[in-house]
Amino acid sequence: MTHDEAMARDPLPTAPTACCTPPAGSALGPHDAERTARTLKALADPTRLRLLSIIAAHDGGEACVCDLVDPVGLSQPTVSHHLKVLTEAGFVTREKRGVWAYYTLVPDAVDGLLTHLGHLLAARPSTSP
Amino acid sequence: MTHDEAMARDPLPTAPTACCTPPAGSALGPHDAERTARTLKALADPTRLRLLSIIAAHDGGEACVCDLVDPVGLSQPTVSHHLKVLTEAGFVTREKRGVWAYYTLVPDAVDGLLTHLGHLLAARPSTSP
DNA sequence: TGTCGACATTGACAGGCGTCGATGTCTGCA
DNA sequence: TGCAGACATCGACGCCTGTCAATGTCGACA
Repeated sequence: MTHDEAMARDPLPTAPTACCTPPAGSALGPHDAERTARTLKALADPTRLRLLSIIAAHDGGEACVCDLVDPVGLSQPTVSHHLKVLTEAGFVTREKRGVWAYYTLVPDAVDGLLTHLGHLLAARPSTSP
Repeated sequence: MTHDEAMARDPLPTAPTACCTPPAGSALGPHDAERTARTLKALADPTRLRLLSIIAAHDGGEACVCDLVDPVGLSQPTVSHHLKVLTEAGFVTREKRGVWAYYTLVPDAVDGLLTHLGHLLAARPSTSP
């Protein structure tokens, strides 16, 4: 028997600890959760955080690949792979100028994710009826 | 020859596109990146996002495990595993009352992470000397 | 046209992670 | 004391991901 069923049949005989308060609010759907998690996964890697930080520290929030390989201490293909992940997640944009590729931060992408998470995880205060 | 070396020996002969502007600001260290990424990884999973959302939707921002297993549609051990990850990351706290375990949201943990990311990825405006 | 260099792509490998069934632990109750 | 239920832990499996060496692509330049 589940706890909810037990509560329905035996509504708090002694009621020392009330369990399973009803949801009282709509939660995140599976589809939205998948999308948000995918965006967060792009950020949840130390190398990618460092890359974004290095790009953000440059004037104008842009940097070319040759600026990024040495500081993170990884091979050039690996850095290229991480930049692709960040680009597909919308955190940076790629612009090719001559032989060099410049990656630029997209501030709206970060802000949007942060405000989204803020709304999502704002705790509902206790209702006192 | 790297691009920086080329720029040093031949300072912009035609200069159509200047590459590799100096960092002009301190970036994220490897240790901080590892810590922040570990915290983000705890959030970067659709099931864990849904669990946090369900907990947040409950009155007082707390819920017991029996409230969480059915909505996410996964086995009880899996839900328990995710709750452990969230607890170790500091997003929720566990409190045992009787036979039931209540998980409560820690709003400061979410807020702290969001503001940290906001500062970290704030793009530096172009310096115009 | 040929060469060089910057960057992207591919293929392969090791390690991490999400999931489940089985089992253990602990509390409340008869 | 014995049982039942809620939750945690364990062991195993398959998939995903980060990393590298090798190779491909494309623009600049002589």
